[in-house]
Amino acid sequence: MNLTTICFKSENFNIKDTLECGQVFRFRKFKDGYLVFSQDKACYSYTFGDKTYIECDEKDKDYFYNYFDLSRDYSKIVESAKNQGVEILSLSAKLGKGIRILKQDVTETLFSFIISQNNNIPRIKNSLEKICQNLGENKEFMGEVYYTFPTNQKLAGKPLEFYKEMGLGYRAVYIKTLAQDIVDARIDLSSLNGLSTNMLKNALTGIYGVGPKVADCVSLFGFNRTDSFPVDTWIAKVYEQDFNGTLKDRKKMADWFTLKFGNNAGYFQQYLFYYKRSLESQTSKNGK
DNA sequence: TACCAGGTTCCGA
DNA sequence: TCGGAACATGGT
Repeated sequence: MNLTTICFKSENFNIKDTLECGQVFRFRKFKDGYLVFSQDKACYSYTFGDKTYIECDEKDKDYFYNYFDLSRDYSKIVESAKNQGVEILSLSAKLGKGIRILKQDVTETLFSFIISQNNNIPRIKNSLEKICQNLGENKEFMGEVYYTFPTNQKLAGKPLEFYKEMGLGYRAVYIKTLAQDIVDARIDLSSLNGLSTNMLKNALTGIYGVGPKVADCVSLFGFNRTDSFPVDTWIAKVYEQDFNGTLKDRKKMADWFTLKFGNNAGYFQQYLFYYKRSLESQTSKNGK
């Protein structure tokens, strides 16, 4: 393996914020930063001073350049967030200015966010890691063992019981069904690329176990549709407490935010989500 | 020990 | 079409 390094200004690319803001689950702390896994690939990334570095195999350089969305100017997005006249959004953008919306693999994103429903992030990470350990390919990167994301064939080959053993609970049947449907060509994710965002979300919610929230996440993190605005429990709190919203239906909240923020909705959503969760963990540490 | 977590499905009215 | 229970289980 020939290692190569990508070096990028850290002003709008902080690796901790980008990974720990809840958009991705396959990474772990390593040395001064993180090992990040996507499909069958791995990289090591760390932020030091005014630079963020990505070390990876030379042949994966373009992949991770795209994965971290490095061709986009995030300073404009952050500025726009600060200039909306909404205090919490301004504060959120200040905290999350180092976040980049990752361009993740569609299949991996779909499986991940089906598992995420009514679940907590540490457990989502554990379940995915266990599935990769059991069904993925064993590889090595920088002396560390890791497992690739399994193929659809591998996923479809396991019985329902296996997924329950992975700790998926009632979500096991969704995962089992999806894997089987992909292998049997009843679902073709690659055919969805050309659809409008609304059509895409319609198609995604047609999948068993995928509702509006998961469809929004897959649309945003997998298809890079930044006019998507996933509304979960945290964002619903933000809507009620900080935007003084009156709508009760989360799908309507999502539409309201998308109408308000347009193609920046997805970025702003991520800033808000990260900020609200950080605030909560801060207050719980203080014994409140 | 309860309550909660990046929700969705299913069922009855 | 709509409200609400049921769903599994680890984290805190």
